Amino acid sequence: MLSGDIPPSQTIYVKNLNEKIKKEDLKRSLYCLFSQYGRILDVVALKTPKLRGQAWVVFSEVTAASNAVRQMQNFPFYDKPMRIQYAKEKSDCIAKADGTYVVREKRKKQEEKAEKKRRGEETHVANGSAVETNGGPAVSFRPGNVGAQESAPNNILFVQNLPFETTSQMLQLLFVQYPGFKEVRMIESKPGIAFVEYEDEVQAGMAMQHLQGFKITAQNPMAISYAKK
DNA sequence: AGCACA
Repeated sequence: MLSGDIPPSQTIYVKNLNEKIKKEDLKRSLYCLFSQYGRILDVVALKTPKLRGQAWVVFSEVTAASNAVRQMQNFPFYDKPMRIQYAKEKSDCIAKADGTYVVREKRKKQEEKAEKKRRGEETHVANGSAVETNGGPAVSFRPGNVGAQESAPNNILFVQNLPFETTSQMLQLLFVQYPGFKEVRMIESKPGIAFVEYEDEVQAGMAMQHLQGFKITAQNPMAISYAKK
């Protein structure tokens, strides 16, 4: 038997998270950060004594989770390097989707084993049809959407349709991943928008392409354009 | 360090 090695799964287990971050902020930031690897079905974080500093991010594809595990390993997140593994157990939202979900009370440990060999008479309800997730792709392209004039390509991006709770730190986590990143600027009196500066317009364009339509929350696909100069 | 689904 080998120990410490967990088989690939759609869910990643992230630890060494900064425990000072509020749960909702943490979940949003994780969602932001990991959405680049694929569709995220759920983010679970609890702040109980035993579970704080940890989170689970559920992807729709194992390959997305694998990329996340490799590429974001030790990524400095709120000043602490993330430690990422595959989750040991299947996430509820997956189990619900594939029909193997069992209600919480039955979940001890070995009761599962006993249950396996039971008679094949399972009265599982088929009500909640399928995964009701964030509705639609985490990144959706909407060419020619929000009513704004197109500005000529330049090194500053104008980001709209952000949730009001968005912080510049959250945006930085996203935008810093593309080369040439310089800074995020937000204006306190104007929630929902931000400016993101790159060294040049090519780099700004790359970031825009990758993050166009990115959803910090399901209702907030980012609308990115070049800033007016 | 710590593997849950409030």
